[in-house]
Amino acid sequence: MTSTNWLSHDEMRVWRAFITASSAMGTTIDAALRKSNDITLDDYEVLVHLSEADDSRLRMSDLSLTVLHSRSRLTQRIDRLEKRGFVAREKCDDDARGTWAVLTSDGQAAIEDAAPQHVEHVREFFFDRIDPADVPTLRRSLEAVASQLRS
Amino acid sequence: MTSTNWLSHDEMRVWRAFITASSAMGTTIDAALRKSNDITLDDYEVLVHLSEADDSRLRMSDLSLTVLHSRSRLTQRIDRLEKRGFVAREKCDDDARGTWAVLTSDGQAAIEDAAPQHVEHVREFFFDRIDPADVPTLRRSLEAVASQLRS
DNA sequence: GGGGGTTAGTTAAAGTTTGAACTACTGTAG
DNA sequence: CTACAGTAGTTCAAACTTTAACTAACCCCC
Repeated sequence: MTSTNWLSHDEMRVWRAFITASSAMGTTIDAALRKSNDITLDDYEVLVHLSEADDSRLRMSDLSLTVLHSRSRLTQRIDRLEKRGFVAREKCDDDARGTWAVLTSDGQAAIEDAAPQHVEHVREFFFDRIDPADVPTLRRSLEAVASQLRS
Repeated sequence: MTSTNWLSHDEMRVWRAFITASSAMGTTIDAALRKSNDITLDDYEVLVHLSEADDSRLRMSDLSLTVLHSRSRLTQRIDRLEKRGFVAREKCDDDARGTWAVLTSDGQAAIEDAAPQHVEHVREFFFDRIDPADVPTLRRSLEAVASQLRS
């Protein structure tokens, strides 16, 4: 039973700002994207990762790791994207258990439509508030924090 | 119709790391807190803000602003915390529409139990990954991003 | 002092996420 | 070859969030 190593005042402020920023940024960017392109931020992330993948397709489980969705959450997100015609499912040849999530041309179009708006939102709510000189430091810290968690 | 000012490579990495870090940090810290103290991170935030308030109480609407919950989301969170005996509701004297959310002694105890564990989690998953020299920069950036959004 | 617009908080329904259970397949060890 | 542990993906119910509608009270201005 060792005594607690409490956060310093500065650490506390960082941590609180991080909590607030993540929650607020998520909802703000999401709302903006819904409004401009009728798509959620989670949808957008899924479509982006598909569009960057070889042959515009990823295995469900790989996709679930990259977007940090649980397997069932991803299943249901892909259900919705499939209904809208942005993604299609295809069986895997080499593993009969597997499913590819494949970006359709409508999905490709949707993401190309959304990208410019989305970038504007990200600039407006994120980069415009930050000193460009701080970007490298920020990158280092955030990547260090993010990378540990892919497990 | 101006052409898009796309993100630079570095900006893209920062933004992605931010998205990943916020989502992963939230779920990781939340899971750790559930496990160690059977409380969610959202519960914790509510209890902390109450414990720091004058007379351990806040109006529902003020609380909803500080924890960034919608009004109905807060109503239901307080319902759950009230069932567990951590919070009580009291009518306002000076505004018959209003309700105080008041921290009970059980709630106070719960947060005192949880705090040391929570701080350890925050150190383990956040501060231990970050260069202490970067903390001031991080604070500046995150606060700038967070502060805009209280609106 | 009685409308009309606003604010506080709750409720109910629809939508989303979680978590456990389930089916089907793979891969390996005996 | 076959048994068995592990992996891929889905399904279902319970928990949670969102959204819109609702009640009640405030404010204020004529």
